[in-house]
Amino acid sequence: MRLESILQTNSPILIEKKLYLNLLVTQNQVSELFLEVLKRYDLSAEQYNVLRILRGQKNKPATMGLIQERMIAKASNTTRLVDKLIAKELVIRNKCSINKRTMEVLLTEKGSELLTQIDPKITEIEQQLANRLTIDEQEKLNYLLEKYRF
Amino acid sequence: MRLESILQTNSPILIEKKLYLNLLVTQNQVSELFLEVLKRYDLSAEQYNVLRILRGQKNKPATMGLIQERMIAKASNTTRLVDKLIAKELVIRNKCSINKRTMEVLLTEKGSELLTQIDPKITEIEQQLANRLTIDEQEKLNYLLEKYRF
DNA sequence: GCAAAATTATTTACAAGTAAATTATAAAAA
DNA sequence: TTTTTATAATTTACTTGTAAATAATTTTGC
Repeated sequence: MRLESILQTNSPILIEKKLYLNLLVTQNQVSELFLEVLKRYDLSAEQYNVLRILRGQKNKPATMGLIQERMIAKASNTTRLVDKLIAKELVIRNKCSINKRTMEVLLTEKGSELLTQIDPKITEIEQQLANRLTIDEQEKLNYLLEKYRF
Repeated sequence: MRLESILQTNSPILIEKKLYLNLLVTQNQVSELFLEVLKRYDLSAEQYNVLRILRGQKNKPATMGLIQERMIAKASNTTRLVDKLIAKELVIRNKCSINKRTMEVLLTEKGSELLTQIDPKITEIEQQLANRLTIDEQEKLNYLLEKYRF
């Protein structure tokens, strides 16, 4: 849908304003597709994000600080987030014996299996979305997004 | 910053995945710039959004439903949102006499003046961002975003 | 006209974002 | 060594997003 119809306005929108609004609208709309999948597994986007960060660690424990730092969106209340993942037995958390200020957070087998289950569904959506563009357009969009945010 | 450095990974990311991640990262990063401005006026992004919707109504009252429908991001708790704007005397809300189920929400003079104050600062950021791209690129990015979200 | 269904908004409950205060531990300075 | 400072995580308080339940009012079908 064009931006003007979404915002339901007749007045034309300046191209500079349109850029940001389009970014916002697109991100929101596309995120919903992913959330639909995650909801079926009772995960929030951020919980899923944390699980993927832990998988990226390949059995190396992650501290709370590392998790916070790697979260894409603004850092949430990481302790609370991890608490919920522990309650679901998807991760474990232990005090680090070398530096007792830090924690060691690790993906459990159950967490790893859950990710394996979700992966293909996420990939499918990513591909469906990407397929709306040609390869050239995909590369151009990535380039322009990076340039736009600087 | 390139995506790989932001996510702090060495493994290359598939272009389809990159599209969505870039969208997410860019939207988050750029939103912060706007939030910085709004915070100075003690407004959240959604509160600002509601005020702009009301301004777009040009003194025609808006129902709660209309506000909800026009909000860019997913609809928040509109009643609570409007309550807060009323507390700040930026809008008023009255029961509609024709259809008593609906409400008539209107921007106050104070609300209108606040928007007038904020406008140039928002426009400035929009322009700074847009200026990172050529006109052609701006149009292309708008086009690609619309095409990507379908 | 009246009961049932639909619409509009509010309320409630919980999840998550955000920032500041607090606690525990480690590192640095005196 | 002792004190001070810095770091890591947690806790707390508040705001906002989200969905479901509830209440008020209007519309529809009989």
